[in-house]
Amino acid sequence: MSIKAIRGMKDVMGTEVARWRLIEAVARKVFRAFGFSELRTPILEKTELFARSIGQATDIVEKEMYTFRDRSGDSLTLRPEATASVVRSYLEHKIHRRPGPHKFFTIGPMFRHERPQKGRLRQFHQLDAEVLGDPGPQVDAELMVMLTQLLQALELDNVELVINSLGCPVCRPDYRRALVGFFQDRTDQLCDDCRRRLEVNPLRVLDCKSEGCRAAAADAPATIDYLCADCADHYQEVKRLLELSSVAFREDPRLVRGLDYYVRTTFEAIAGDLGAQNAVAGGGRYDPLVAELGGEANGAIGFAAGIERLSLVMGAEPPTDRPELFVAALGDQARDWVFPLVAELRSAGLWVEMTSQDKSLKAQMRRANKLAADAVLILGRSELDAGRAIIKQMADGSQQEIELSQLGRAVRLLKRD
RNA sequence: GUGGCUAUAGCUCAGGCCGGUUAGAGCGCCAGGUUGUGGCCCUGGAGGCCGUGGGUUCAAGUCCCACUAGCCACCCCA
Repeated sequence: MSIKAIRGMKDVMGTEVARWRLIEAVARKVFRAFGFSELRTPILEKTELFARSIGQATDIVEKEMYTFRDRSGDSLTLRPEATASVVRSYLEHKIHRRPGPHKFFTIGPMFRHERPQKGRLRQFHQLDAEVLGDPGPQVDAELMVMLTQLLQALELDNVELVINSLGCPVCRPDYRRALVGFFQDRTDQLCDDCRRRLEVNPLRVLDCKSEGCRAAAADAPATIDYLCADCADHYQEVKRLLELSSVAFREDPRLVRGLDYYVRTTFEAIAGDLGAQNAVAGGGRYDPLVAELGGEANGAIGFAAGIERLSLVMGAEPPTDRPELFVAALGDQARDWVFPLVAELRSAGLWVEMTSQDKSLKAQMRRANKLAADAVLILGRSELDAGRAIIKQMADGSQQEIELSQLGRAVRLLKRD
């Protein structure tokens, strides 16, 4: 084997595909109930879109994007996340001119050039939901209710919804000043990275995992204590609605997000048994992004959930499928007799299996058993001569003889559903 | 990008420290044990460039180096 899949990119196959399909089916059902419509955007976008939206100083843009020049010299990037594309599409098609709010979901691959590990791949897949055109707190709550329902339907136990408010352009500068002031008195306790972060993005110091930084941050000022009146009201209302809907959540004043465009409500769903990459879903409000990309800032919020990570921790099991019928034909004559019948049954929607080689009946029975077929149709020399075939129920081993002329009708009854 | 561990049959893994005939097991696969009947059991069989490349040695799956990939952690995030 010389050519292999490239690093961090995996073939999804077998039972894993069944799990993905279940996740997607459940997600579509939940999204539908909340009025989200599907949007499929291209995987490639102009690099500028992500540079402007995600934030020039973020790790994603600085070192994780798959960026290259195409044949006409344009700088293109494989999307590292979905939000920017959804907003781009929303503005490009002037959807904001239509009555809103507008609710979209999209499902597909994202690309980030990171070092792979558990729950982290270079091509990974997300379920993404976005609401555009509504600045109010009710959507925030609705979105989290939706996420909660999704996680429940997939039977993720040991997940926790964590929420916070990051403030807005009005109050965040005050908070930022307070935070920098606080840490400046204890830079000796911070790790090297955090000393750098203090300059670039002081909020990130809060979720550093190193021991010293955690200790130093223990009494750090919290964003929620510095919220302006509008942000505080917004946050209170979100929490009130969550409580009204009995959605369990934990407030974490340290929850900050890695992308620059977030304001006010932010949230993450944390899975207990996922190791270091423990966020199965994350999102928040990003009102300023729409304006940044040239539209009117009239409210935007969304979240993304990682399909690979959901699959790792969900309790729900996909149903296993199996053939309704296995055809054991013995000899060329019998095979030719059933061949058109098999095609006809398949056209009626039954899953019918049949071996292509001339194998012993025993071998064919073993195969039927392996496939967990409901029934086996046995047809050989003596059945053809007698004008009757045998149908054996695999569950209890019972057999019955059926007139060849009645076979099609009899076998059709095997169809499930 | 950094560090640690790992790479042997389709799968899960022994063998490695202490180099030496034909590299093993379980599961899976194929066949037989019924003349035309699955699961359990028994017997037999197929299947390995021991990740790739280089080095040490009379001799390398085993020791050394590099590379690649995987896992775990850092980082980052879904």
